[in-house]
Amino acid sequence: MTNTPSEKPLDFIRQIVTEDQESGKHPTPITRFPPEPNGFLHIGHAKSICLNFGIGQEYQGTCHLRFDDTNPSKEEVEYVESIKADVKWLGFDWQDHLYFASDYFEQLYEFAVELIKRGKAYVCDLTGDQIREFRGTLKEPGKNSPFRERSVEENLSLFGQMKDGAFEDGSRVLRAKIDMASPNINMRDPVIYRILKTHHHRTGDSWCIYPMYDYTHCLSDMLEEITHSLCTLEFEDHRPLYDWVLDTLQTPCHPRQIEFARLNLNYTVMSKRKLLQLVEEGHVSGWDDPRMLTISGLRRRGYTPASIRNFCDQIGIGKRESWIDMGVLENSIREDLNEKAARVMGVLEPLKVIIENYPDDLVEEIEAQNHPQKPEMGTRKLPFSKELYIEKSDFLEDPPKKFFRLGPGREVRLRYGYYITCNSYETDPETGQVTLLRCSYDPETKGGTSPDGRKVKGTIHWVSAKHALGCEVRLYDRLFNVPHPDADKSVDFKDHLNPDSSGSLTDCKIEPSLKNITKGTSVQFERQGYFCLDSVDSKPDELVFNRIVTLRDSWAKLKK
RNA sequence: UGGGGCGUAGCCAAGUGGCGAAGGCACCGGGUUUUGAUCCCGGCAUUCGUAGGUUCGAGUCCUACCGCCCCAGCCA
Repeated sequence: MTNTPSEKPLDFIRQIVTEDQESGKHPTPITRFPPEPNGFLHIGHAKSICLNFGIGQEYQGTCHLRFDDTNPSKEEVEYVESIKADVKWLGFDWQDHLYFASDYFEQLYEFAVELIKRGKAYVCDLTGDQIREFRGTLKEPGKNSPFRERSVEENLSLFGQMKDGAFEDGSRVLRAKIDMASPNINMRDPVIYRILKTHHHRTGDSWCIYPMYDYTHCLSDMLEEITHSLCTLEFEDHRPLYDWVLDTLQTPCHPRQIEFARLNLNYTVMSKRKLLQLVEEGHVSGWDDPRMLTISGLRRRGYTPASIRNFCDQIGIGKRESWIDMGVLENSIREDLNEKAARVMGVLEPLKVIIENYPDDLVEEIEAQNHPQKPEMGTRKLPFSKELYIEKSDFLEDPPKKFFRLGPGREVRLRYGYYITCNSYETDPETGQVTLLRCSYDPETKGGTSPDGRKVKGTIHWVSAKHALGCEVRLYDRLFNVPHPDADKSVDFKDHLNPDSSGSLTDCKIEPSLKNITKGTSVQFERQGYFCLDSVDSKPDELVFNRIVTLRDSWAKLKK
């Protein structure tokens, strides 16, 4: 890796990886992304995926995808598939390095036998409650289990019987024999195997004892010859145990665990448990609800893999618990789509305009650029006729001076079209809503420029009424209305759900060129924002768009 | 004195004792513009949780204090 001063500085993990590569300790680093298949991946996982797979790529190493599937009571194949799909979609490739901790069950069992033989593990008959009592508290040491001094032979026999299904769930466990007085609670003879007569999604019913995380993870890393085992801060206290297992077993290699801070985003919740709750209780339509910050939700909303990768790149890796502003995520998709998305005309809340002096049956074709800054993206034709739709918000009966759009007597440019002037308007007598604008156009201004060089301040978007396609547009807002929905443990985070996080406009009018747009395609509705054709609910003749994010709007700010 | 971490701008985040405390987001000005978008230019920490100390020199080293986070699952 080269790193000139102008480049982004390396985060502390990459500094370590760089040193290890340069010193020859680990010429080709191997990392791993180790999800438990008990839920969908979210933006927080993306941070870890980008870190682990990113290092694999940058250092010509590899990154494994390993499912940490040691708790069959919570895990399902469906999750395995969705996780694989999400990692791929994000743009990463584990090649042939797809692993499951459950593939190591046999070896893990042998290692446990080895531990027993070395006098470093024992079968404990204490109940769960007793184990907790004996563990002591944060400030007081624990007490030794009465079963701690069982003989190797007895332990071997008992553990074998555990494996063979001789005992009931919860009746016995295998514990590492470390130190019940350790100030680190993880070292107070942690349970490493428990009896769980549960069907496993991969191993079926061949096992009724399952290894615990702390015991499994380090050994899995070791078996795969992982060089740098990256995890989040809450595992910092577990590192002594990680190291103890490998040291005690005198394994041929010993990966280095390094901890970094997990991602926190404001106005949302990140824990799988809470996301699951939102899904199960119907607060959202599913894991892929476009408001969810799951990978599948973001994908459906219209976020691109590149935008998520750039986001993860921007926020950095460190050990401080930090809260990233939602605006940073939004900015990442604006940035990406500004480059890639074609510009089109879409009217969200239509207001009919009649061009009084335009020939009744004339239809002109007007050429429009697909991207003003990228001529290589080509042009398209827009039909123009006597009756148009413009945005309701682009007309004010009594506009302030700084309002550059339509008002009685005001002239405005229709993007790529003509200058029009508002002559009169009609309102609904009951609601007072403006229902129709009568305008005249200047035939000399076709394309949007006037021969006399006169300036118009505003340019607005429009569609031809009889050519426009109808569609539905779904508008989304942040799911919660406070920055830290789960900060106060005494309040249910769901009390902070934003009741207006989702809305729908069903009478939108879009230009006819969108007729054959395919699902998942994103476009910019000029002056509005970026929109993605919904991959689930959209049908060829009932188009449904998701608003990904609005454009920046300095006028909206000015209004305040 | 249970243990383990972390404190640099509104939000992230570089900085690894030597002359100006990167960069991004946000924000505020100005310019270009047929999207009030994009783009461009400029502004934005006499100070690094606080107080002492070491040093010719400290955000970087030492000491004390303050604040925040994590740990008592047969979850990961």
